[in-house]
Amino acid sequence: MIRMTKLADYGIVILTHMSMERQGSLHTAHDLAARSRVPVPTASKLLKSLTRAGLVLSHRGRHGGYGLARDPDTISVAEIIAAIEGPIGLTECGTGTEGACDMESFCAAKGRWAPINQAIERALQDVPLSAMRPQTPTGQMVRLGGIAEVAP
Amino acid sequence: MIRMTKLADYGIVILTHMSMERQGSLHTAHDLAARSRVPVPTASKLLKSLTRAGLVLSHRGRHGGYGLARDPDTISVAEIIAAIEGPIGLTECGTGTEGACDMESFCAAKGRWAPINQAIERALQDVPLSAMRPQTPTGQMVRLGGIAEVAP
DNA sequence: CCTATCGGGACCTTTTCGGTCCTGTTAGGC
DNA sequence: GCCTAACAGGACCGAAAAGGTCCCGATAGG
Repeated sequence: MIRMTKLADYGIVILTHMSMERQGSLHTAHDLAARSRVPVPTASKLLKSLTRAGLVLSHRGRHGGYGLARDPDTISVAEIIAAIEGPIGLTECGTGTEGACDMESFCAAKGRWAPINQAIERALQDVPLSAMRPQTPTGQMVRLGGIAEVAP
Repeated sequence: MIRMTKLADYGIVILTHMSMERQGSLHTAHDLAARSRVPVPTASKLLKSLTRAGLVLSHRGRHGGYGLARDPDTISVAEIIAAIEGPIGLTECGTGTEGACDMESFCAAKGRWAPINQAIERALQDVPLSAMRPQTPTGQMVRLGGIAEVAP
């Protein structure tokens, strides 16, 4: 199957939780890990990657934590995945890395992947983080016991 | 990065080579492996998977081999990947397998992946095998020394 | 019958994923 | 001004999967 790693998946879940709070509010790695049901060190590692990519802002020291750097509407799933896994693309071909494939000079499919990769990236860019929030059929968001849930 | 496995990549290269021959012609696993620069056992394994999926037909015995089951225009990249890697989807969620994810009841992104997965699958379904053949800018195909090459 | 070919596994090696831990560094609060 | 709660940045490790090899059986031309 075409898969992203669990790390990217977790990252999206964590950011989704962050997007459900007032923008600018801070959350500790521990807090976000608990809410997302992800081991704390793993969540911490993810948040570091996301910070380096500029998707979240970090504050150190007491009462520090992480907060979204931008409005959830302006953060795309493509960006999140790229921040955690690197450039998006089904193959090495066409992601910009030259010489990544040693079959390059004989490959029958050479150069044909770029449009496909672009189509997939476009599909992911079109999905903002805000669209990942659980919603009721009428578009209303609900929260139960601190954990985001789809309304029954 | 979002990646398909090398196996799927090789499979597409092999089928691309097959698609450049007269339809109905047979090629041994050994022959296809040599042309695609893939180890013979690996090519053989791939061809078995593709046969099981009905994308290629096999003939045993002397002068046996593999041939495309359908016109290259009617075989999509999505089908090829699915034949080798299984169902297409960025996450387990939404590929039909219930209970695959043990975070299901707490997942903030629950149910939001299906449209994304579908968008990607659609993008891959829209690319027929015939589109993977190397072509000149005018759409003409060239072959050099038995290996498909893009015209200089 | 003999041999080239596919069919279906078992099996091994390498990579990388997923996760842990440790040692700084920063900054608020007492 | 120290103390401590938080992030920063690695090193490291086990498990799982990918990638590849090999073997033996079945089939079908010659």
